[in-house]
Amino acid sequence: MARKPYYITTAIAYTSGKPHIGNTYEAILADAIARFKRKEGYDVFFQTGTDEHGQKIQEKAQAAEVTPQAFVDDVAGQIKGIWDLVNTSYDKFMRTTDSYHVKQVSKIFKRLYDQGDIYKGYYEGMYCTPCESFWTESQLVDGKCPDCGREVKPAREEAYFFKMGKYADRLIEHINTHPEFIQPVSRKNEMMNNFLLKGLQDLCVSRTSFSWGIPVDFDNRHVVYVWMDALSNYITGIGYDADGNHSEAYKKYWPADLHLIGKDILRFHTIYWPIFLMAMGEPLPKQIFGHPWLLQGDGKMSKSKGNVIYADDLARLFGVDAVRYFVLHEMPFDNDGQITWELVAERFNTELANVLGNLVSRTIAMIDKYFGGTVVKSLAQNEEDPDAEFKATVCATVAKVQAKADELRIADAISEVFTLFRRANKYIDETMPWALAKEEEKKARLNDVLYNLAEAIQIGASLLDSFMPETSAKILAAYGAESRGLEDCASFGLRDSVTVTAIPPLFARIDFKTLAPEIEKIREEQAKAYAAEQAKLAPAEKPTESEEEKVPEISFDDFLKVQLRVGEIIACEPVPKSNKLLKETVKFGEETRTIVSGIAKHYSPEEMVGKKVVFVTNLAPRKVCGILSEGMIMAAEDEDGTLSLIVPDKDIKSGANLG
RNA sequence: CGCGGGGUGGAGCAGCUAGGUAGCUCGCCGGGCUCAUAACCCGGAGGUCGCAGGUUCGAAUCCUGCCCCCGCAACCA
Repeated sequence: MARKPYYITTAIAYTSGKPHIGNTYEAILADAIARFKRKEGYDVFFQTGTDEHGQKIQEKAQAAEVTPQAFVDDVAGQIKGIWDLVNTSYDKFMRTTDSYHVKQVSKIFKRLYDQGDIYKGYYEGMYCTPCESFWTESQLVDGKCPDCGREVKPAREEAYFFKMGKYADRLIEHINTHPEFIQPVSRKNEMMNNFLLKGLQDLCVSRTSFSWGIPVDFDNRHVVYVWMDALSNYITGIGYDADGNHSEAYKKYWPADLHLIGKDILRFHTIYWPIFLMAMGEPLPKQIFGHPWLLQGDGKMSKSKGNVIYADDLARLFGVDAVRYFVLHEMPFDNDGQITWELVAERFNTELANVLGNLVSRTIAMIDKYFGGTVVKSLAQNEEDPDAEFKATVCATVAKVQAKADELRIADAISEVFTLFRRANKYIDETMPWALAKEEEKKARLNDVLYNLAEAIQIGASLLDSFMPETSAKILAAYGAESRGLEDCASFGLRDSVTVTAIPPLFARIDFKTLAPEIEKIREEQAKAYAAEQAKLAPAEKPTESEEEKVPEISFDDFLKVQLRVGEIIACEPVPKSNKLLKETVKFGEETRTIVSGIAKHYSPEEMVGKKVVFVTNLAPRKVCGILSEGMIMAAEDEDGTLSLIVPDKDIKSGANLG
């Protein structure tokens, strides 16, 4: 009987920099599923890889003074290195700069153009020249640019578009008739209500503003824009051919069984991708799972603070399997999870070291001590089995693990295995082997107890091999066993005898106090590396950014154009629907004005009232969040983010001029 | 009325779709045991399940309103 194919993919990682633990989580999760499916007997193909085109990469490469290709080669290497480090068992590491992919995307684009799904059009809208932005009618505020309040004019820019609307009804139908298509289901409604039922806009699928991408073959001023390029990797990676000469692998594995992605890109995978496939005449993937995010617990992840957690640092301190265990086990199914160094250390000690590691080693120690390393299958016959409940619990674990894993609830699947280990620890207390050892006539019973423990541990370790492959292998080796297939995990007493070999602790307990300096070091180095990178980027990026507003010196007359006055804040309230804005009523002598400022994070409305602060009073009024702001408050901010208002040194009348 | 997620003992979570003893891991306190990585096992304290109404014999669970937190978006003149 041919094994059933199972094709699983991760999203491809963007090669703009080293992936943090949140990105790595996805690869580990996919790997756990892929390994488990293999264990279940599927013919698994697991693809992951990198998304390597786009403006951001072009800019970064320029800043680093290397070619974009050299840049992505380097970063793709880093990503692959981390995936390898955490033992992801991918069958293919796909890169979008791969020549086959490039060729196929180009052909796909041409074909969809030829069949009329892609058309050349214009990015039309109201254009604000200073902001270099297009706006739709609905985005305009009083017919003016919502960004700067200035006049906008109709403008157009050439681009290719995909006719999304043409396939929308078919997609809605598909989603309604395939409830498993979008997971978790809560996301399905979001996609339907927010996008599909509202009516899809045609998608812009080409760009002319940068060149690092796959050229449109019949119009090479354009490059294929991200989604058509990136999403296609799922089929080009296994040999899809736009002319129909598909590889055997493609025929076997497509449609994919599971696209595992972050919840943020669900929209692209559940709307655009299926529609592209419909246009190509290919079947749709069976399921798309948008997993939650792994968030940094102590504040926002920020490179400048050096508190980004990377898989390689974690692996160095805790070991690869501890990292896998943590991310797989600590992630809730549909809420975001969190990770901190402390939390990892705690899990490491309490679950890995105490529950699992200690169980494995205490059992080995007893078998060594009481039986010279070998116990045999029970010789007791036809008696009431005192261990029936224990054995039943152990044998029932596999079904529970499988049930959870099949729902992609990997965290719960692992918990089931650890429940088995906890049960085994309890079994030791119930049977008290050390007491049995004191009486010669209980030697047979002692043998049975230890044999049962050895069996339970082997079954547990076998069930763990998809999640913690190295640990599983170490345990099984110590018990002279191979990993068991799932069927064999449900039967107790497979082996006539078990001979154990003592091994060093699987997880040596870690004192967090000794870890703290290490973590501090990681933070410092990260912050230093970041500062160095910024210093390097700065000279390259600055000119492009500030070209328009290059005003190194101004004349005294120019300065006089700016009117600065002291204003007294007589009322202040937060701006609804905004978390950064305060609306102040300010008195300048006899005149009062309304001024909106982005300082809500630093000052409360109450403490603002009564303050006399310096304002710029002759700025063009500007609408902010629907409120007309007639001036600008003066404040200074340092690199720590501390913000301080500029207030006069002595009490002075409101309305006083500066200068 | 921008979109979405969430508020359950000190911490992190489950339970909510199909109402009926509030469960798990960690931490804390006490006890047991000594094979083991100061580990393991047992017991205990600790919760008005964000607030207020409603439906019901009965609501963490269903309905309504409100408050707060977090993402995204917007936004810092």
